[in-house]
Amino acid sequence: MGRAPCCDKATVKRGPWSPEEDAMLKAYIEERGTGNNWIALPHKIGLKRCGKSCRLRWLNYLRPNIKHGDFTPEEDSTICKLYISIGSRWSIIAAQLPGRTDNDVKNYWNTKLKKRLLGGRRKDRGAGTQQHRQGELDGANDGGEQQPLSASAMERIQLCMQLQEMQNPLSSISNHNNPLHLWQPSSHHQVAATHSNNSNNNSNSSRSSSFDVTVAAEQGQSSSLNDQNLGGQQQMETTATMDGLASPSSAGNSNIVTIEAELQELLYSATTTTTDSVVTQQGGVDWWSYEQGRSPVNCWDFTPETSSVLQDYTSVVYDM
DNA sequence: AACACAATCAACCGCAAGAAC
DNA sequence: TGTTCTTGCGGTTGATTGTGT
Repeated sequence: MGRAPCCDKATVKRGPWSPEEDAMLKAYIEERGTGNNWIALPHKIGLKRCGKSCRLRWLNYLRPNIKHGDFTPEEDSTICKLYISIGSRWSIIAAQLPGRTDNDVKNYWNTKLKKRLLGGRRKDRGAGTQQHRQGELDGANDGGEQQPLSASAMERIQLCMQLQEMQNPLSSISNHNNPLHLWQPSSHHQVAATHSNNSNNNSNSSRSSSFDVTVAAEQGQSSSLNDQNLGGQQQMETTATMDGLASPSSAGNSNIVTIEAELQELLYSATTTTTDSVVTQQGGVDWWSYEQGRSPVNCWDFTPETSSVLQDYTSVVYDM
């Protein structure tokens, strides 16, 4: 027995929004607000649209202060930093970029940033069309005299992405998109994974760090994960579990463990050498330290290692 | 000029979480 | 306490636009 659809697809209009529809939605919300009920909103306005569609249209396009157009180098840098650290948590990443939406950031990463970063490094992967496409990217990237990412930087990004790709057939083990999720064994996540045994590969079970991007963007300020956004209990739980990382073997898959070990080595070795710096850390990068009173984003005292990744990244992207 | 292919991005989908009842 | 409803999220799709041949 499936879940009831949120609206009647036979009677609801789909596809691109017309200027008239945009105007109606915008005028109504600006005058009366959403009424905290997106489902009822289209009926009130007289739009033949699904409530979810209205919400998406408002958040991604009609909302005030939405920024369209090219991303700045600073924004690129922020996206890259956050992706390397927390993975595809687009709403969180977007919240750090006033005026940008998660959809925008996601599209931008998938269509541009990712290719800029990895385009020239994956010749041995795939076949057929994929290889053909990659070859074109390789050509684009290898042709110039651009400075490559340092091995460490590239490796980290690639491993993160590789790990993400491998998560797909293993959703029952880890269906969280955070590349580092495998050794992020909070009970919260374990429970979530259990609940999603029947979910498809795309599901994202963890909402432990969700927060109100809409409010943040509408306020025109950077948001953070704080006690309001992350329940106190969850926060303590996360902090506690991060004190003792689970054994990688708990993931139960040798392939995952192999990559995990590589990542562990990269991230948690006492001394990490890059082409740019030697980094000594106490226990490695504390990716998920949700300390009391500090948001995981705001507490982003980027390590020198991360900075080196970014320096590499920036030089590659903007020297092109 | 016509076609094929690639890139982009708005919109959709399905899921989980949490609120409401 | 269990069920239903709504919201928010990330992944994916597909129409449109751009580019190369």
